[in-house]
Amino acid sequence: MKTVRKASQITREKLLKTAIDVFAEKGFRDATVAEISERSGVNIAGVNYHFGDKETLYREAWRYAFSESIKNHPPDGGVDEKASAEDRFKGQVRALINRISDRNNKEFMITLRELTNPTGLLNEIMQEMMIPLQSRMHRTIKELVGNDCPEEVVMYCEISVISQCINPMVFGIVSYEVHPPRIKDIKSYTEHVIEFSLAGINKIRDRFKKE
Amino acid sequence: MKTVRKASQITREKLLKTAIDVFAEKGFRDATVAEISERSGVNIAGVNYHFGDKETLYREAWRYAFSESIKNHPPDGGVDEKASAEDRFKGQVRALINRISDRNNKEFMITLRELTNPTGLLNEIMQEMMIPLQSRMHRTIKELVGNDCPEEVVMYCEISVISQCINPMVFGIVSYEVHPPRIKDIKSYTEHVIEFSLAGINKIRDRFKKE
Amino acid sequence: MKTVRKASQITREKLLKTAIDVFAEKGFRDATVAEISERSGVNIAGVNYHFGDKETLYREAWRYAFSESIKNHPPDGGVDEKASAEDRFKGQVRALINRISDRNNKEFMITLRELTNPTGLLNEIMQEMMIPLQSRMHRTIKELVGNDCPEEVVMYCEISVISQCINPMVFGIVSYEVHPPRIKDIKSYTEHVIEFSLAGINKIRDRFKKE
Amino acid sequence: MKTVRKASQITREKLLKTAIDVFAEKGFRDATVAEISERSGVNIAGVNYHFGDKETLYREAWRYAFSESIKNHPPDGGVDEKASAEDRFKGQVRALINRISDRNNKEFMITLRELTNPTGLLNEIMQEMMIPLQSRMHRTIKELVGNDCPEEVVMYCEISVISQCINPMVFGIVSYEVHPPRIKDIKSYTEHVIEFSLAGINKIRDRFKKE
DNA sequence: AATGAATGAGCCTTCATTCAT
DNA sequence: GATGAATGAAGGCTCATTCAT
Repeated sequence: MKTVRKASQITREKLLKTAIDVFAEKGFRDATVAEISERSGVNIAGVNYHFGDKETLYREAWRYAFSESIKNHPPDGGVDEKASAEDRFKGQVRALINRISDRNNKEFMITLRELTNPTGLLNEIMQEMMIPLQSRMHRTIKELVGNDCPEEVVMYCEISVISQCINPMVFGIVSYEVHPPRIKDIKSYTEHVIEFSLAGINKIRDRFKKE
Repeated sequence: MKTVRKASQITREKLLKTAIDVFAEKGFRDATVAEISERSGVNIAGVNYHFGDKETLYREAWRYAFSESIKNHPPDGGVDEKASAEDRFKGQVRALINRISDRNNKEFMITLRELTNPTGLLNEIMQEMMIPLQSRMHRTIKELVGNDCPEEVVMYCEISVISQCINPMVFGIVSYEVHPPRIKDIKSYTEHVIEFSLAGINKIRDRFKKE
Repeated sequence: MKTVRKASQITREKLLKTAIDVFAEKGFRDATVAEISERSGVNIAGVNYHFGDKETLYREAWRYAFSESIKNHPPDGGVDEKASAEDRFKGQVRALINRISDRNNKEFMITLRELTNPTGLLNEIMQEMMIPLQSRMHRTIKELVGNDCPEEVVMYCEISVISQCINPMVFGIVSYEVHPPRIKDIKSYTEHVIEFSLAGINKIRDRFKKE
Repeated sequence: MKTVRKASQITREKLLKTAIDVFAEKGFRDATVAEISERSGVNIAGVNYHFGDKETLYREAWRYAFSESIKNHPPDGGVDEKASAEDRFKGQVRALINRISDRNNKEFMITLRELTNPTGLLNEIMQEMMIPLQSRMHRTIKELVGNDCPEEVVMYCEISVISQCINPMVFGIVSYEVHPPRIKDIKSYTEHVIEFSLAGINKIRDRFKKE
């Protein structure tokens, strides 16, 4: 069953894995082909040989990192599809925070750098890969907030939740020195987000029920 | 009353303003002194003459942009210090979101780039300038959530609120193409954040009162 | 027996040899990488590729030039170690003057520039390479001047001799236009130095014997 | 009698004195107009205003330094013209070594740098100023060595003597780290040079008398 | 298939000089 | 007479890419 790996495949993978590390550490521009070549032990010409150019290597690296990241943290958080909306919500929040706060998850750092220092190179891939994740969360929140709630407000809730999941990592991982509020215990923060968000969601559901 | 501006002051300011734009558009590394020089109409050696080097120009540009940003959006949102905690909270949230979503606020874009692609050059200035903002919000939330709430949880609430204010702009401004959930009406989103957050805060205050 | 030279070796050597010429002609600061690159026919980035930077190229150039110089003029002047002190002295003086006055010896010009316009870059290498030469001369003079002569005076004699060997070249080679007294026949000057110095040395040896 | 000094004269002199220091410390190329301007407290445009360009400033600085140097150390060493040749010789050697080893004598450092890293800018002035010094020594040595000695050999002796006076300072002042033999007591070295040289001179005089 | 060597374009910086006042 | 401001030319270095084997 297992595919036979040619030497060239191995070299390619070495490059890819090193590229993920370097891009995560330094971003696209500050990462140099020379460093990726050195740290991977692959000749510098290998990058262009295997990937054509630095930009393609970047795209492939992100794609690879993203797959690994999702593989390690299934987005449903292990909660069955048939479980209650609230339980599924909890599962997804936990999965998202865990995935993002996982220090081995280089994908998030690259994504973050890309979002704030966009090269534009990942636009398409990111859209393609992230939409499924997002719509899953969207559906769940829609259930929680009720059908009377207008689509725009559902979206606002979605943003509120995702923001809480993501933002702390921006400051927590990347430059915790600057922004003091730092999370020490990721688990308790996760439960806080769930409690805080469910309260917010319920408040909004109630408003639209009354009306 | 208007201060007399020497020629050098004018050139300096031209450089500074152009630098803000270019750094905001491209980040420190991708911005080139040559482009700043060209777009400002100042000779390339002028950067060195007025600021010494690119790094100093970067720091000065951020400092300038930040001051302007705060000047245009006072952090209390125009709410009196003696107003109720809830009203002050609303004022601060509105001020923060307005400040950050202001398309003229290049400071936020530079800050964002700096947070995820740190050059380290702004660490000290940012810390110095941002701590006051943050502690103001912290104090207000502490009031709202009550004294029985442990410090760590206050911080979680603070993170929840700030995340909702900041994060959407990261996706909304910088790379709105990538991430679909986009805010069209910033005012209604602001009110949503206030409602959502106050619900969350109240829930938590109640939990600690009961206990 | 001849070693096979790779293409890279040839380029490296071209750079090195041109660098020696240019550094000798202009000194470290006034020499430009661009000129070395042009005159050697190697791309300007080649300097960085092969040597890392201008400073390293400078060090390597000096080391290379020094080796060549010593290879062409063995410091003992071809006199056997077991010969009389006087004969060894003569051999060393002849070797030193010949080596220094050799118009192909670019090393001396670089050394001279370095001594008076120190970059500090050669300190270690020069010390390492020159100490053996110097102690050989020191030992010989010590023999000639006798054991009763205090160490300090031996050193003075050493300085007297070396000065006569070196100094004329400073004026003779580098800027002979300025200082009229110019040596036309290096051989007869060499014999003069030997006669003059041996007379001085003998005088001093006699003084310490008498006492 | 005293000339009235205009403000411009004072500025000029400040520049000149600072220039001497800076050129002595760094040589023509490494010295920057900016540094001379800063250290002298004179506006950077003043250099070009008063001297036209850096090269002229360099020439003027050397000329000034040389005059001061000669003023402080009369070349005859205070020995009367009618004294014996030997005494006059001693006076001149002492004067030369004292002048050169005087740490305030910036002129020698500039001269040295110029000799080894020639800009060519001082050629004419140096020749003009130094010839008198040199012919004085030449005449004295000629007397000592006798009329039977051919002119070429007189010149060799002159070189031998001057070398001993000058060379130690090259190594002693500029980069004593590299070349170990260092003179601690300048007076005893001076007497050594006299003894050593007179012995050499006498030896040569005798040879030509015999013949 | 893979690599060591080489390259050209571009960047930041320095500095003597000049301009306008 | 003097100066603060500005400039253009040049230098060292970096780096993604390509060449030749």
